[in-house]
Amino acid sequence: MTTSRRSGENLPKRAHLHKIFDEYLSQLGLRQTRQRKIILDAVLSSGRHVDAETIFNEVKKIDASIGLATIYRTLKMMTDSQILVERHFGGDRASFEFADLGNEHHDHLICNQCGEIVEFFDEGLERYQDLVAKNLGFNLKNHKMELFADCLASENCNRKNLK
Amino acid sequence: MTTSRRSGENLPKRAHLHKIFDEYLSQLGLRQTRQRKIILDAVLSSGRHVDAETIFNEVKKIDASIGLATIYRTLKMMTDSQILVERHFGGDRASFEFADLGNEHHDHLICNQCGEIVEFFDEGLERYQDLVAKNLGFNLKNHKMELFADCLASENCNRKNLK
DNA sequence: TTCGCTGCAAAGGATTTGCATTCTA
DNA sequence: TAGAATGCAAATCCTTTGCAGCGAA
Repeated sequence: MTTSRRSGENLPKRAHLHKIFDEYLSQLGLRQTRQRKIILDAVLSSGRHVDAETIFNEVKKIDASIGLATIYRTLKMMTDSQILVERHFGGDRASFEFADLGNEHHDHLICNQCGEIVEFFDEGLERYQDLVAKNLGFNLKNHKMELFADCLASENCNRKNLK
Repeated sequence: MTTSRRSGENLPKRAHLHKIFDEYLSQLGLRQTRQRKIILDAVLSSGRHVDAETIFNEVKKIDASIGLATIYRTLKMMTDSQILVERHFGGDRASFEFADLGNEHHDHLICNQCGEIVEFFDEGLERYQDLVAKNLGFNLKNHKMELFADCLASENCNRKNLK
């Protein structure tokens, strides 16, 4: 059985993530600042997969004085605090997404037409990967898998979001 | 059934690749040069997964006057000519490997201990991925999969190559 | 004698870091 | 008030490009 989630669906609760991040900060004797709140809000309202530039642009609307360096520093901090995970889909630009808080790991399917990213999890596939690694003489620890595909029916594809 | 190949095994024949590359060059009216020969030789003797820096160091032993820019230009050219494929394992540095000349696609398993890269192909796994994509409403075109694992028995791991 | 090639240095793009200043706790 | 955080600019890292001279065909 395959479970999936498309971009923007099922976002973790705003308050919950603010709480986790705040707790992380105080545990380490770090400070809650205006820019950290703004950046987290920007991440929260920017969909599941964002990069530093996107957040920067979003943040500038609220406070134009915030610098790109702070975005990077804060994104890294959020990654350390486990609320975000860093990905490298393209090769150059890093992409961030919410960690699966207490939830399952997932993989990604990227639509060749519109670039939509569908997150999915398939237990059988996971087991199969485990088996293959064992056959090769290894003990699988984790993996990265991205499927690149065309949609079968146009409703599945949000190419309409493109211009 | 899983087939696999470890770094350095089963290298394509030197003469064969030189021929393919030379033909590619003349087809496009490009020139065979001393540095292109040297760089291809360096790639050929550097194992299956190499980066620009590695090739640069190898090449310098033969001709210290060759510049890094030429390495990049030539590597790109070899990628265009289909004898190499560019990969992005880490995220920053690009890695190149020989294309599967008329052969099958493969995935990678990377050893957490020594960084060894094992190439493998498993038809069942491929079919399973296809199925998962279909379930999500997509037609799988290609994919990227990397397994990160620990070796089960020390003989499988070439950590002895590390210092 | 052409152009394609090359080395070098400068340019790029993403991300990080040094530093003086500002601000949270 | 101490020390963390910020903004800015400079610095990195990998890779690409511009350019004037070099060299295959």
